[in-house]
Amino acid sequence: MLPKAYDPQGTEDRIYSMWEESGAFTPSTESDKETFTISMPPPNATGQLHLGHAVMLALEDIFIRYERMKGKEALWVPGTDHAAIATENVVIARLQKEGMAHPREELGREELLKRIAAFVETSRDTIRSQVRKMGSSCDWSREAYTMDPTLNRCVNEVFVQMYNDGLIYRGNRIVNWDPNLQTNVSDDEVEHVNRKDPFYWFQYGPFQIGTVRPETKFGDKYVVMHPDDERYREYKHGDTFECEWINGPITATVIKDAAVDPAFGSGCMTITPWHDHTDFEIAQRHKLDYGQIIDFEGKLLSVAGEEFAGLPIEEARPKVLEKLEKKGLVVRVEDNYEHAVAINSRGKGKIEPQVRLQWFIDVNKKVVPWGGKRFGVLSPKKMSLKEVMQTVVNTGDIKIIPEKFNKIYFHWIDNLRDWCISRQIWWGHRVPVFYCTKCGDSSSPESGQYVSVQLLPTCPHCGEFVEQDSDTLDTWFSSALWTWSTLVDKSLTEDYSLSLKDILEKSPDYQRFHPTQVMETGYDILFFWVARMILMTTYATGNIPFETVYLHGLIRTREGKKMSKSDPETCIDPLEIIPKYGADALRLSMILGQSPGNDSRLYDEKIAGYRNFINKLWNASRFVFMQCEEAKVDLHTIAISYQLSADSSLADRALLSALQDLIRDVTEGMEAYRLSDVGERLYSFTWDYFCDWYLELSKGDANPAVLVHALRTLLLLLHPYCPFVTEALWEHCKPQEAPMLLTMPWPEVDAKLHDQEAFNQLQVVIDVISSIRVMRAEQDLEPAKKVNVVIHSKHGSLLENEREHIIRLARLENLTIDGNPQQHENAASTFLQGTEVHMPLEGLVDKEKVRAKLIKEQASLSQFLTGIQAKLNNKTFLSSAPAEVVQGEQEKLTSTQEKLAKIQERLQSLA
RNA sequence: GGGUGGUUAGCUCAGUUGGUCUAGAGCGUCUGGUUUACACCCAGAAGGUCACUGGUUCGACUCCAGUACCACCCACCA
Repeated sequence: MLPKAYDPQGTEDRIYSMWEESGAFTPSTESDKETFTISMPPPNATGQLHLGHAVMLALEDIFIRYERMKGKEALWVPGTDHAAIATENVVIARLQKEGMAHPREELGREELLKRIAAFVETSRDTIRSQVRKMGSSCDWSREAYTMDPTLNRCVNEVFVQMYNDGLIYRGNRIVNWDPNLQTNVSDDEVEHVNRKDPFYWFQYGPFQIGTVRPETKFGDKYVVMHPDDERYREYKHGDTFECEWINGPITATVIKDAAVDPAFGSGCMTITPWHDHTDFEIAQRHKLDYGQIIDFEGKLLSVAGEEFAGLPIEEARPKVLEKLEKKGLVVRVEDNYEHAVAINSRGKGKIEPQVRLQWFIDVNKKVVPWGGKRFGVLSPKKMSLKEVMQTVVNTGDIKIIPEKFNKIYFHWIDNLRDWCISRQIWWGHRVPVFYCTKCGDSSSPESGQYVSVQLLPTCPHCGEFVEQDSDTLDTWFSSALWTWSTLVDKSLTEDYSLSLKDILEKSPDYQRFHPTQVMETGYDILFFWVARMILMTTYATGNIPFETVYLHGLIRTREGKKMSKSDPETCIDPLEIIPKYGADALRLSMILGQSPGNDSRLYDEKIAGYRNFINKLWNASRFVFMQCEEAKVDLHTIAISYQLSADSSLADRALLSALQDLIRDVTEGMEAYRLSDVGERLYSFTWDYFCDWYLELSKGDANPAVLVHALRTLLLLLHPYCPFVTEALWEHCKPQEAPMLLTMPWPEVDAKLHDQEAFNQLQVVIDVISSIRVMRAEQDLEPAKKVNVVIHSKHGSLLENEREHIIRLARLENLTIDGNPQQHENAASTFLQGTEVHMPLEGLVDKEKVRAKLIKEQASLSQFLTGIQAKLNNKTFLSSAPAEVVQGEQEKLTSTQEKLAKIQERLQSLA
């Protein structure tokens, strides 16, 4: 016999190995079944499983398991990410801990990359096993990695193609430079944090200028103001003047530009184009000179003068201030000026804008012949990458769930600037561009510059050795190819005679499983990743990467804060939860009661609640097994399908009918991606209907065949949500020949078992019992006092042959019915004739209460009726509404009239 | 500054095109209970003018407008 409580720890690992070894996670490329594909957002190869992964894995596993059971060839491609900056930093930090002061310099590029790759290899098993702990039914035989050679080939192919299309260009632009990590980061990776700092006002010739960063002001020789600012009308654009500044007198020029807000402070400012985005743009507009003030480590350059050169900016600030103070140029200082400081979201280092030579993707150039979601449909009208991104969502080729993210997505695209794709770190896909110093010509920046998919050892022009660009690509560049690069045939990527198009056409997995159906991920990487996948995949393959984007919300602490490892008090670690409550309980607690795209909170009691549910299911199954044992029925020989027989009781027929409704609702809900609704429907059906009513009614009168059939159906329906416990129970009750639960076909509605009448009748019984319970709780019953009880059911009346049922239920409720059996018979017959029953029970129900309820119902119904009547008399409605709507209203009208008549009757009988 | 959401029981949240919802669930609280699975249980109770103000409608938690507060995202205000 099974133990009283379900033990996840002793079950889950065994079940997972069983699944994995069976090969059921690996779909066939051969079959002609419809496919369903999900690409798993790859966790960091060196990372640890956190709740963000857990919720992603749970949702995707539900999708995949459902579709697999629906008979589709379901492929879930797992993988890991090389996480460029994060991984390189971890390895460097480790080396430094081991005593190596400057790992980059000491090891050199080749050796450091080897060390990083080795580190990834040794630590990747951790995340792999943690993904398994969640029950993820992904195809490990197709596991991918963003630094695979295959992916590198794809990256290079796309880069070269974009370069040749003029979509990738190199330019001196202002970038978000992180002096700590010695690299630039994309706009999306910059966070803005509000901070309070002193704000200084300086005299700059005849003007007053304000700044929080006096240390950047050495090279400022332009003063800018709004062209319409009346205060400065006397100054003309291009006027020059002499003025005293930090390191002596300078010549300054007046510039008029609309970027200046006249309402802010004095309405004029000086600019530092090399270290500020706005200033850079102003300088570009007016073709102004600009120079670097701060070096890439964050120290002042020689332009600051001997006194300050080489000083880190934090140290320089007070000294610059002191000097200006002495010169009498400080007008005033405002304390606590609130402004935003740019921070690198990876590593949290401060961003110092710098001008650097970088690679960019042009999002506005119209060169993409996008013609729809299928490959090969080319449009004569060329679009820009931006426009393609907009088009695929606009036309519905890609659907975003929840819908509200459409707006956010479009808004982001509207403000999208060219994407800076080069990074100054070593770990990543190296920019496939090669430079020949001999052929290079300073007057033409592109001379001596070659793009190449393959490593280019010598210059194709002069035969000299060439040097590869030292930068690597933004990690999102390679991630953006994820849905299809993981399906490319590895052997083909070694053949350099093939084009990317050839490779795709010859890759069986790509042909069969792409585009993918669902991209499920957190809304926080909609821009980083989802949008970039759309951009790159439509361009590179002529195909959309996925049909539906399902965005989940963030999991927060009980207090609503973001989970962070630094706060172990409130941070929930899935790896601690799984042994304690089981992966199934964790999955349910993250999915039920949540809506997509909204953040949710997770805490211990919530998970415990779902653990209780899992245990409830376990015990309900035990009960079923015990009933079978008692009846000496071998449950493995019971057929999977059930057919009604003459001796099927009301309870049986009602349950079977409710089960059909359940199958229908769950299936419809799954198709519409309403995961929370479906989960809650299953939860309440299992607990509130199956356990609380059907199993209770079975006591003393069990029908093993129905019990087993219902239990099996529930296990099938629940399997995507809680795969471990359902599979474990399935082992105990499956038909002999049936396979594992995960490969069982999804249950279908059996119309023959649908019996609404039986369901309604049982509902009457349930109402009766409930009323009696309420009555007993409400009233202090004096055993000696016998009174008539009126019970009302809103569900109609019982059939004659269900008399037995009532009697049995009354016994179940321990109701001491008056000793006179005839009287009880009478009560039951009364019940049969109407919807009220007079039973000589030990209680009393207030007739007035019932009356009040009925009157209220009557009032609301008649109002409803007036409404419909008005609608049906409205000519505009009749002419504009579709025929089926009008008919629906008519049906409502008749049914409401019938209901009103019934209420009338009841009221009369009460009087 | 721009945008997007939220405001429903003590707490955490559902509520799919406006009407069979007399607004639900879980947790918590209270009362009673060891009845042929389950105390990780059973039966029941209390608890909500669905943020506020108007509007549309026969009818609004649901649609519209405005207000307040909260959250998040984006942004070059020195």
